[in-house]
Amino acid sequence: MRFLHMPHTLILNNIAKHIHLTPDEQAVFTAMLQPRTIKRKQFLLTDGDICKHSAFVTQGCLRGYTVDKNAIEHVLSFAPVDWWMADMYSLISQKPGILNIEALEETQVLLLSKHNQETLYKQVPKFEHFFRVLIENSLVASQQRLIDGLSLTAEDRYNNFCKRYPTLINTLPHKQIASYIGVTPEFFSRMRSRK
Amino acid sequence: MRFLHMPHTLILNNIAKHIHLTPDEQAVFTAMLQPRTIKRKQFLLTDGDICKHSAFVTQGCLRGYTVDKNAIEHVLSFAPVDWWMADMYSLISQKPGILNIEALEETQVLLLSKHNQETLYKQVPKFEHFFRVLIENSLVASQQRLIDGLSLTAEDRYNNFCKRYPTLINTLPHKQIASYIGVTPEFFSRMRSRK
DNA sequence: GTTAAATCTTAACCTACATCAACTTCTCCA
DNA sequence: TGGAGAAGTTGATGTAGGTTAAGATTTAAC
Repeated sequence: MRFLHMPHTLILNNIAKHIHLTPDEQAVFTAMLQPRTIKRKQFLLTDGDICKHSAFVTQGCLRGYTVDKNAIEHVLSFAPVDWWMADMYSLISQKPGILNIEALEETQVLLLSKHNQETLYKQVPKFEHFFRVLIENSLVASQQRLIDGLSLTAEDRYNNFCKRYPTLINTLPHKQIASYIGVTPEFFSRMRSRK
Repeated sequence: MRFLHMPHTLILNNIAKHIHLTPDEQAVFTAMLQPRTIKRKQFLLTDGDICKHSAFVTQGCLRGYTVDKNAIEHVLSFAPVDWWMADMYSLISQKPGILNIEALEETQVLLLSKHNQETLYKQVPKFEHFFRVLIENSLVASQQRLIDGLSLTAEDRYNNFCKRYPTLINTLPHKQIASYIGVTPEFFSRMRSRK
């Protein structure tokens, strides 16, 4: 029997949105989680590392970004509380990744190792269902963002971002949102002043 | 007992890349598939439809695209032989979709209905594993394309496309590749002449 | 096999967004 | 709590890629 402290109730609720777990299954799962604190501007992973965990954010916020050949950063994703984050490419291939995952503020995560994740798939097949659904939703979001990038102006992408992530607008630095949307901080500032 | 004709060997090999099926499981699966031919310029799905099937291409080539408010088409994906295609957003939500899926040439597909796909997950859980891996790979490709869109010039994106899909370069009309890369056919033509 | 339609190319001009630079305002931690 | 560095702003100028239009070439359907 285990005492369920706060971080676990959050992740168990996250999972309960898609699958039902028995108390035993919950125990198996939570025993696999490894908590970790990442200070502001510290990294969970840097580019070139092999990604060995999926991270679930219980406090704070992460951002995943790449750096191009001109040393410009491009934000691939944010992970606020209740979101999952990983360098998917590296996690599934176990080759050196391309993402830098940095804490934007003091952040707490629960780490699930790739090994434990695979064990879970075998011992509790429902988890394979859960992660399939999770990844499907990510894919749909990623495809929508691709389409937006191809068909909308920067201003429309900004408006979409405001609608889709109203809470993030107030917590994220503007330059990070600019990078996510695909414009420079300068142009982002001009866009905002035009309203 | 069923006679395995050509189209089924292709899809069974596609699946065998990730999971092993017993002859019985193969039979259950192939019995669920519904073959269909789509003539050149005909549609498997149009925008506003609810997507009820995943399609596996056994001959020809599909393209999935959206149309923006200026009536300009944007290619989200191609599906040549041995690839899967669907409007993922609509398929998982069962709401009206945004994709038009058109045959670029006479195309044959095997359709797996959403209902059968879910039955399969229950009866043969390995299929949940298979589709999870398939979707994971799609997600990684989609994320890489997002990063490329944020960090590369049109010319670099074109070079990447040539490297990643060397066979498609010769079979697809230039205007479709231009659309996928995110440039106009005119600019695409200029890029090509600069070499 | 012909022909109409679709695709591709080239050129002149245009615009959304980038770059550079200088300044102002935040913010965080010593 | 003050000050140094980060973040945001504003203006002048540059450019990758878009638009329009017209002609050349390919393609496919009858």
